[in-house]
Amino acid sequence: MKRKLPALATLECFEAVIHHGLVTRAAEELNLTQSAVSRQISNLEAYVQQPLFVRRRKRLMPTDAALRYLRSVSPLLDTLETETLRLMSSSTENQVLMLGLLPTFGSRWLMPRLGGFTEGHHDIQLNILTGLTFEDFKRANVDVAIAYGNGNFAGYQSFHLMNETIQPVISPDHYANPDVLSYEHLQMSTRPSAWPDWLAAQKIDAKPSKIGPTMGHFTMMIEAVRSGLGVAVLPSMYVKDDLKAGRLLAPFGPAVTSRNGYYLISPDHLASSKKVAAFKDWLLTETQKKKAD
Amino acid sequence: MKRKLPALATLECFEAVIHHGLVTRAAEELNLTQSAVSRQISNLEAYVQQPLFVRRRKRLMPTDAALRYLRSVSPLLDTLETETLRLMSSSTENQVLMLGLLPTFGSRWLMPRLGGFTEGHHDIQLNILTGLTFEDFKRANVDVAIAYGNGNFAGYQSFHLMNETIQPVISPDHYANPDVLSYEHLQMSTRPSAWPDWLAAQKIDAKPSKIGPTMGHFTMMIEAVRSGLGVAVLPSMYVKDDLKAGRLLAPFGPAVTSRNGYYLISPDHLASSKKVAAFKDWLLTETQKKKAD
DNA sequence: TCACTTCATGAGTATTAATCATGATATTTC
DNA sequence: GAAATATCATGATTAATACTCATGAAGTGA
Repeated sequence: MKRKLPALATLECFEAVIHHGLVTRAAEELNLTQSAVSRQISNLEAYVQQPLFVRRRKRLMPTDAALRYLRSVSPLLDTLETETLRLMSSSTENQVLMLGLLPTFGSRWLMPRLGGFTEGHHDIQLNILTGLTFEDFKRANVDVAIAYGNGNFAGYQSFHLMNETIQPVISPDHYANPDVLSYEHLQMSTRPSAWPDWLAAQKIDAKPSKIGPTMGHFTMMIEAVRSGLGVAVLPSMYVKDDLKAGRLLAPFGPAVTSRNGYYLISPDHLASSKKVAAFKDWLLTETQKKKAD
Repeated sequence: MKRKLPALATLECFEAVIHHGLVTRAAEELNLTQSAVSRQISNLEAYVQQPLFVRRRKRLMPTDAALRYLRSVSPLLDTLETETLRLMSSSTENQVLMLGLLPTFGSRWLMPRLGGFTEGHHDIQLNILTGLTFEDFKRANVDVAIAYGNGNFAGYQSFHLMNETIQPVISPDHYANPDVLSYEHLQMSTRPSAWPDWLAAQKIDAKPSKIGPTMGHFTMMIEAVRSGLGVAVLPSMYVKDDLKAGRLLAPFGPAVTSRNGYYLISPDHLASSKKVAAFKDWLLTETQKKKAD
């Protein structure tokens, strides 16, 4: 039976725009022009007969309905890709490497570098699955993943890639008081210990005037901070550009190294396979380069 | 992140060809030409780099890998449509009716008639989900469904549409012995009581010489029978054309009315909504027409 | 104020989807 | 067995969708 469905390219543009909060950034990720992505967003809005974004100051803020839709659709696309690549892996012609990635780390750190791997390994077909937790990656049976944690991943071999430093940031338009406790403390669900860790490192043991809402998307949190909702402790890697550009300030104290970091993980029984070893070797080389930067 | 995915139109062609076993039939269902569907199959095979069908006597027999892929992908497409129509239904412009259908009943009975409903109700947008069981429809939260059963669907109002008659059929090329027990009895997983019911109605209480494999797709079963794998007890509605054309024989005895039938069902709390009532009224009228045929 | 960034959109280009026509093969009818 | 019909694959062409380039309006930052 013929279904009523938007094009997959349309859905991927939708997903990327929500993820980046900017059409231009989404276009970069997808290797399309800003114009193509803008049109796809318009196409989807026309198709579903409602606006999916509030246009505000040259940015697109997703509606609640749009976020709900994305939450249900995104895993479907992941699974569809998984199954397609599984089908392909049964053909014996290519090796498929199932790779799990954290969305923001994948977008901002790995994707710009991944061309280096694919160019050197035409025999390895990558299937990239996004997940937020170790549990996500286990459930998806990935061959290898970049996970965030403390290095202990039961049943998996892990290789340390890099630490994460975190720091509280605020919007320049809303910064008035140097006392970090005077602001609302916005929470990241993927970094539950961010605020306690940073405050402990500064030897601050008082409580904030207010605990703010919890969010799971870094980009959304960055937008919330810039809008003046409060202060968030975020990974330096993800706010570096905004700090440099002055869109955010980090006036409360230095970045500290978080208790967790990024690890390459692979199930014990797969860790010595050729494809996993190839990816591991390449990635460890890349992170050494990063350290030398 | 950009994924590796075949086009949705491609997947729908793939699904329809497996379902019908014939490119020409699939094309009719999708309102495309045979040529377009044939190309999409070739496109998909090229994309996944392996044949998905064995070409045999102008027919396409799906490989095991193809069947596995379809089983995982088809519900994803259903859910994607559901979520898309849910998004659309939140726009207050159209009413969306979530309709659950059995695949073969939907294809062969309802789709040819459904234009009558849509033409008379431009304000109601149909979202059609396929399922095999009442549990499937419950899980998908349909507004209304056509289900097969005995009329008892807990928490749902049901309206009897039609009975089902069943009869054993065989390929003319393989018919030699009038004793139905001398053949391998092929089983339908959606009709577990078909053989016992038919044999009981003929007052036959002996066992067959062999129980054959179980299948879930009527079209596939029909093909298996025609290939000489054995005898299957199938709904008369689904073998009527093959019998008329002589592609199948029903030499063992008359069709009997099965203990189950087709019902229109709707959750108690939705059964009096305007859209459900509109569909129910139309469908009951259609089945009265059918009885008058 | 000027330079740069961002999104939306007109016009044009590129790619994919689909149709028509045809041929080869298989099936059905007489 | 011959003729008619059905079926799938494919060349050539057409249609539809996706995408790019260019541009303008509005927003941001120095």
